[in-house]
Amino acid sequence: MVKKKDLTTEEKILDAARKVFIEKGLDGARMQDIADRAGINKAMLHYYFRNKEKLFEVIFQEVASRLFPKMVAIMSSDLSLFDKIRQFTHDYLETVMENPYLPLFVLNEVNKQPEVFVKNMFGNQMPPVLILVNQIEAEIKEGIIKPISPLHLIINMLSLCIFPFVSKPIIMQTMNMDELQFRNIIEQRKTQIAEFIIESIKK
Amino acid sequence: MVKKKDLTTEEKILDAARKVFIEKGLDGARMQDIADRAGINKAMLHYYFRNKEKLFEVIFQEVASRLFPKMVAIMSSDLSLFDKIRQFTHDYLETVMENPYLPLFVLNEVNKQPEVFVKNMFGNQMPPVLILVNQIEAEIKEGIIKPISPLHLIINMLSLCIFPFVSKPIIMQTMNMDELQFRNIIEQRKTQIAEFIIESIKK
DNA sequence: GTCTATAACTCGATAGAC
DNA sequence: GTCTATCGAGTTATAGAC
Repeated sequence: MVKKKDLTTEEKILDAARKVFIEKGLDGARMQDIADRAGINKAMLHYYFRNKEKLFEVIFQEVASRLFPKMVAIMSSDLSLFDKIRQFTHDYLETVMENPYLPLFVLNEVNKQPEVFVKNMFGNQMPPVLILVNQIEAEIKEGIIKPISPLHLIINMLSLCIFPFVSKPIIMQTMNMDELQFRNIIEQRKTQIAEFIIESIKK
Repeated sequence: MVKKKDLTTEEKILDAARKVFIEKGLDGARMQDIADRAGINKAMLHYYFRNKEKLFEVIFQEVASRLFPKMVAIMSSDLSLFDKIRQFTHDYLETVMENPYLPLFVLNEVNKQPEVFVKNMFGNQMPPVLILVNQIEAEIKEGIIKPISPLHLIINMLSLCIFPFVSKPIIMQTMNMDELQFRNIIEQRKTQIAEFIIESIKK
């Protein structure tokens, strides 16, 4: 196991900042809190990252770029629609299960600054969602799946993947669940979501 | 139309506070901002609600109790499962479309204080979700629907309803949508979600 | 009840020694 | 690079006149 001692100061700061920002959000996070968890002095935060906003920006970019590119790649791949759905849902749940609080964190910040986000994520290239839209339309035409609005289908898939994490505390509390049981539910969903969707659209 | 003049000071404060808290969250909200939007002095906020936290608590309870009881009633009603799904999805989307930012607001605060929330919402009575679980199990036994985990089915229904609002800015930006187009999508989903679910579970 | 003025405090940021 | 000490802006909260 890697101890704190082995990390550079910069790494210690980033580790602490990631935790605090994800837990508290930009407004709720305290530089003192980050410094304490990193085991260093508050002044060091400014020495390395100049100010709170810059530090947050680094964390957000790091987190978002860990989350999106993989999914975009699947959406743009040349798999059949059914296999795409299977792989996307499976991989997404696997990725996020390691950091269940990431989705809410990202959604919050995107809601506060919508324009900035999308620009940074996709640049000027055609959003990969459109590729998927085209594929869905094609498979409808070929008679592989029932007619359905591509946009709704995509929203449905994302909803089924992401929402359980966003509502994790509600699910756990109302169903009297512990952490392990929640992991189990997600584990089941890795295959169930795809089945659920495909069952609804297959001919 | 009702003018500000006709409202009591307390109502003016609550209206302003609701907007600001929902938009900025507890940490991001400023008492000065609330006072300005209410058209009164900052000191009045404390006169009526003692402090920021107390004011927030009032708003949160008010918002949550506007959102949940109706849904709970549908879940506990004696409709058939298919009709329940149809009515729940339709009514939920209708209710939330008036305040698209409510879900994220509620989810955020629940994530920060999970225990408090569920206690306040359901008290000691059996969570209405369990009633729905029983009904789903019964309809599976009767052969009306395919075997499916009741819990997953409920999570799926909630996901499909709520997530589009939570990810509103992402959807709008990536699909190049304006406010009206988004409303249209939600309008379509009022019937599409139920169809999508039923198509997947019907025999 | 409502206002002005200000106290009390939190927190991000900086200065400066080592 | 790292620390201690402190500043100063911004915010919540209160005192006190009307």
